[in-house]
Amino acid sequence: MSRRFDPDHTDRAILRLIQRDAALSLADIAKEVGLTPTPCWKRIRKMEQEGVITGRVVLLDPEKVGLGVSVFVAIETGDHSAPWIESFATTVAKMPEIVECWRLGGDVDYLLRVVVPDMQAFDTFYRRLTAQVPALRKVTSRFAMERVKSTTALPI
Amino acid sequence: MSRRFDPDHTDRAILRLIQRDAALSLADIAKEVGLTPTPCWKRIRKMEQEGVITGRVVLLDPEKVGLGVSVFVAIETGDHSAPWIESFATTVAKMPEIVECWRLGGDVDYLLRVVVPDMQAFDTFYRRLTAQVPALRKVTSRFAMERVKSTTALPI
DNA sequence: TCAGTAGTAGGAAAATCTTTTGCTTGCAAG
DNA sequence: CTTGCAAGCAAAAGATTTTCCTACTACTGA
Repeated sequence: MSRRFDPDHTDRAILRLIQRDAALSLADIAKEVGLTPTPCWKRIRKMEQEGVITGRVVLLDPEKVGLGVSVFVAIETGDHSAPWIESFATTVAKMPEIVECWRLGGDVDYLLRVVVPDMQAFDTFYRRLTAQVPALRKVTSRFAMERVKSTTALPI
Repeated sequence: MSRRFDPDHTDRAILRLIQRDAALSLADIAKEVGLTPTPCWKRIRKMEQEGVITGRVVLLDPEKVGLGVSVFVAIETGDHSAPWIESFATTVAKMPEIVECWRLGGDVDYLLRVVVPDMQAFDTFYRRLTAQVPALRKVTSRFAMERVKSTTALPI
């Protein structure tokens, strides 16, 4: 598997477009970047094969589906062993409410974002999490009041 | 604009599928949820019109495009006035490196995730941010060591 | 009670549009 | 030159979208 991919100006233009709207037709993308559909399609396929493009998804409005509460959970663990780290990752993978989980450097070991319908559901989640994960030293939950910005588009 | 949408079992099944892979054809989605393409398409179109589905996007591998560094920036502000909040939101919207920005309740006022190529680029960003935003009381940057989990799929 | 009817959801087939393939051309590096 | 990309064109393959129709449910007013 190749470590890097160096997109040229046209590749970048394509990526910038479809990162924002993947419903655009090849004809539209091609027109925008100054190509015809075929070479444009070949570039996209290549970037899919190389793993630059990891997927196509639809995004939902969390409010509209009753999942308007996001909570950030900062975790400090008392156990930094490889087995603990591995089992924590497995637990995280299995909990669909956890939409993001980052291992950080510094005082906080992990930062999670948890998506739930309401505070009560968060409490239920919280109990489940703390019951399942051993050796938690400190867990700090912060509720999101407002999603000021949230994009999947990387600054390419 | 309707505040909520209550998806039935079939709607949810469709959403679960296309939240993970929006490249599936209608025929495949329909087969999976036990419908034919037409009613399936009508449901998807309705959810798009109602704003449940906010968009279709392509996801990129940050490493592959040289944007492998994510930094979480926790901000405490000294100014909680409406004009400050508004101008901060405008600044955030204009900086493409900031991919997420949440206003929180509690000790930390804002939490950002910033995506950059390397530490040096983060430093450049950091200087720009602190120069542009007034009244910052405390800014704490935490570097992500590992993306344990990151999904756009809501737990529906 | 019981037609009549409006609203909702599903389906088949046709029309339209997009994607994909195969082939050709042009250009630049060796 | 000639070899190797990258682009383009045109046609085939495939997907989406539309149209039209049926079944079912719930409500309406003799």
